[in-house]
Amino acid sequence: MSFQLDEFLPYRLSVAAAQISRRFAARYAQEAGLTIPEWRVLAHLDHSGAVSVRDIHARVNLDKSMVSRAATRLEQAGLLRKDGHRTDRRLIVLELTDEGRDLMLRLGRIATQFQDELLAELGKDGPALRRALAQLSDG
Amino acid sequence: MSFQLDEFLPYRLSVAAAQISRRFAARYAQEAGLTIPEWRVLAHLDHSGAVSVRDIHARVNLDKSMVSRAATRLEQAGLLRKDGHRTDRRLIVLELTDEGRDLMLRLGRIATQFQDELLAELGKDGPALRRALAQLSDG
DNA sequence: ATATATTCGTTGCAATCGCAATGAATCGGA
DNA sequence: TCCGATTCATTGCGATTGCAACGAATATAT
Repeated sequence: MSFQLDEFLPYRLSVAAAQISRRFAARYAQEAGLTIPEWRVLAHLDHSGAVSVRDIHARVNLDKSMVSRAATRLEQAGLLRKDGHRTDRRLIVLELTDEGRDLMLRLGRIATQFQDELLAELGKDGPALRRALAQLSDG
Repeated sequence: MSFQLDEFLPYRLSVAAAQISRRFAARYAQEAGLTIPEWRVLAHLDHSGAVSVRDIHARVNLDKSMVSRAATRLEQAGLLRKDGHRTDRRLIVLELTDEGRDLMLRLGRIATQFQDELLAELGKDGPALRRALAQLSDG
């Protein structure tokens, strides 16, 4: 009996994640042409307030080089500000501008709406999916 | 109330998929240093027998350029053979060599073992996860 | 106090990816 | 039958990625 890739959990997970990312990117492309790293940095900043590159790197599953580059692009787009830390001059503090917060308000609505649709599609399996993903991410 | 990335399904899905892929890659790295596309091509061939690049491309969620390049590398490693199709000379038929089948036997055991461990971690949420991933992939 | 180690953000670089273009082969319609 | 459209695999190329190296700043140990 040969191995069946279609039934293999890591494969199914990877395909589903790519598919959903594509669907979601299509949604917010209308509001803003963000890459996935840019979206993550923006979204995290909206929730966390002013934090360093390292902070985002640790929390958002992005290499620090990606955070750095995404932040540079977002800064050029006027969506966030970079400031030096008061006491530790190694740190760079990132914070959304008004424009950035504004954009996240719109994107947050789109994201929530999208998630609601997904959960509706999933029906009763939604909560189990949530638990399973949490379990797998820590594992 | 600001948007919470941690609770956002597409994000959780993406993080979980990356994490699981890493864990699994660490397992089979001991047996063979394969990339993910190489692993997918090999695994699919093991199950499907001799098929064309296009076939794999359609079934395995890989761009055909990646299938082509992965196949070239696997051929150089002696794990598969490329042959012309009997009647349609546009097609290239890929087929595992004995060595390739041998490797997949070992990798298949590792993969099954890994999946069993994951399902044990997931407990009763396993079946729901399976259904949810199927739903999301088609969506 | 001073040298060594560590942390932080950025940058360089090679590898990878996705998309489009290419060229060969086949198909389909007039 | 013959020519344009389509299908197939490969290749080129720009963009993205992950890793390692770097320079600056801070922490730590003696």
